[in-house]
Amino acid sequence: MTEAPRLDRQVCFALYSASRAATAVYRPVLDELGLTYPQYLVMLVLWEDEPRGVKELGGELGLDSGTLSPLLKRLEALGLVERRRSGEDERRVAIHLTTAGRELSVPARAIPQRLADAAGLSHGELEQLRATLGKLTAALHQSL
Amino acid sequence: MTEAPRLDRQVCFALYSASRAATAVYRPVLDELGLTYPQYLVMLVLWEDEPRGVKELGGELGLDSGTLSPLLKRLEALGLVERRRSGEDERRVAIHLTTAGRELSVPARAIPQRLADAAGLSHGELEQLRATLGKLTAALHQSL
DNA sequence: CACAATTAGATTGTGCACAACTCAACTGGA
DNA sequence: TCCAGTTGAGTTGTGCACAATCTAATTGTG
Repeated sequence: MTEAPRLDRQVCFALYSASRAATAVYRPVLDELGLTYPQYLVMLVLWEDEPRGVKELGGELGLDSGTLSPLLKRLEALGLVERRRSGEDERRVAIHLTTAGRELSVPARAIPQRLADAAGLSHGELEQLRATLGKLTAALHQSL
Repeated sequence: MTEAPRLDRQVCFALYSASRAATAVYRPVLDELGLTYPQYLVMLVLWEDEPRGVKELGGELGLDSGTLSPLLKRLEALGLVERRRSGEDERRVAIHLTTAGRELSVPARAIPQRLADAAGLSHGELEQLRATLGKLTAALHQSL
């Protein structure tokens, strides 16, 4: 007879725990920038290229407008982004960085190293982990 | 000059994405049991050993009473657990499985295989991943 | 014993996730 | 051209996470 599944054997729980632990490490660092972790992710996308539509941001992050709309309003209230209705397509809202939003990328550059320092894994192990997680995420999305 | 960090280089984003993808795969399966993913985790702990106090559950899962108290109320409303004030220590609330809660472990046994099937990784790769994630989580908690 | 400190759990408030829905703007045939 | 269908964004409702605070029960120490 099969046993009830055990928590400590579950890859999914390992993922869930590691993800929460990582955001917990980032939290005090991001607090200094006044950002939450998902807000930081949105800013990362915008620092790469802007303006971006809500849909486009959602594509990069795997989030829908139900999550992004209120989040972007909060970023706008912080003075980091501006939301402008597109002229060509009145449905689209283009998210632009403000000067303050652009400048925030400077202190943000030090952040990734903080996780690396706290991780207790070698650079190679981190690369390996990132690759495996990428494969896993792609396969999981495939199966949906 | 340092570049702004790129989203696709971030281990933390890989973790965040993989974790959400994993719960997305579980969601339709758990829907059949009437459970959310965190509720399933709590049931996993209780199937191993019960009754357990709220603090004890929180220790296993890394969650506090602010998360668990309402979650356990919902499990109680579903008829899967009972919350009983301990006689010896009136502060403690012991979480007991009901018969229905115990019986739910039977259909739940098939669940972990679903993730394994969807993962597109070999058994060995999954084991390796789980081990690395365990190391990572421990190190991250250490650094707090 | 008295009482300050600690502990278990619950509550409140904020911010994600995500499903389900609404609405306005656009698109593509018949 | 008309209008059914699609699309982009926003809203509503539920359920986590997590910080901060609260209360009541227990414990340790003088």
